Amino acid sequence: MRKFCESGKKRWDNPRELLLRIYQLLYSHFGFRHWWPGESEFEIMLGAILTQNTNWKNVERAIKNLKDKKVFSPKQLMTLDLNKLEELIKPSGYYRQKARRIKEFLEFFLSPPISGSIEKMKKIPTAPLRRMLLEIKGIGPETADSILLYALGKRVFVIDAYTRRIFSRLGLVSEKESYEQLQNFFEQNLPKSAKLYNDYHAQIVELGKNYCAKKPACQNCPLKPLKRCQINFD
DNA sequence: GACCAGGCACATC
DNA sequence: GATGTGCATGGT
Repeated sequence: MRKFCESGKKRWDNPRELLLRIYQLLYSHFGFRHWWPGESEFEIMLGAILTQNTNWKNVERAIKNLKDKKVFSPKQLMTLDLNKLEELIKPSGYYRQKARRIKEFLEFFLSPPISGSIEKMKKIPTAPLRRMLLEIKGIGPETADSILLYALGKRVFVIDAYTRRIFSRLGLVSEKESYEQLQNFFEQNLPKSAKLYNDYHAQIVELGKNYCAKKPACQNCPLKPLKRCQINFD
């Protein structure tokens, strides 16, 4: 299924080596990404819902609205009128769906066993916590994993549209692999480190935004040293 | 005006 | 299991 690449005379017949080489190239180009932008764990969790299929700038506007109105705490948001919440998060798009998703998440977050405590949430083992998050309507695998990794520091690799697009263009995975298959590919071939998973995904997003949109702008792509991969760098 | 953005749920076959 | 569709704002 997978083909591995050559870079100059170096043959990357080992996915572990190649994944690290890719990270190295991205890190040298973009620098450490310091993800996730957000002042608190709760803000990161909210941002994970708001950013679904949405430009981050628009998420920032929505978060700013909530902060300006001083309704940014979990309990304030829980009691906030649904229509009012919709109005405030409007800039992030899909505002009616997202307002409901935020309410659903808050109900989970404020109820036992978490009862609004980040510390209690962190103490729940990753696998059952992930299942709990996925039971919430509006939280799918990427949102759940973003919460686990970026808000709670759990060691899970986040897959998104850029990851699928970039690594299938690299010829490393098929375009249609399931979320879990892609996640396993990274988790089984990278050193088991939450910090690495954190920055690797952030690097992928940066690469995606700048070079690997649906119409790729590959001229100065930092992965160019891997040009003997199946990437089309034209 | 078209295309895109750090997805997800649901319907239908 | 795979494929299609609605959701919606703001930037390029």
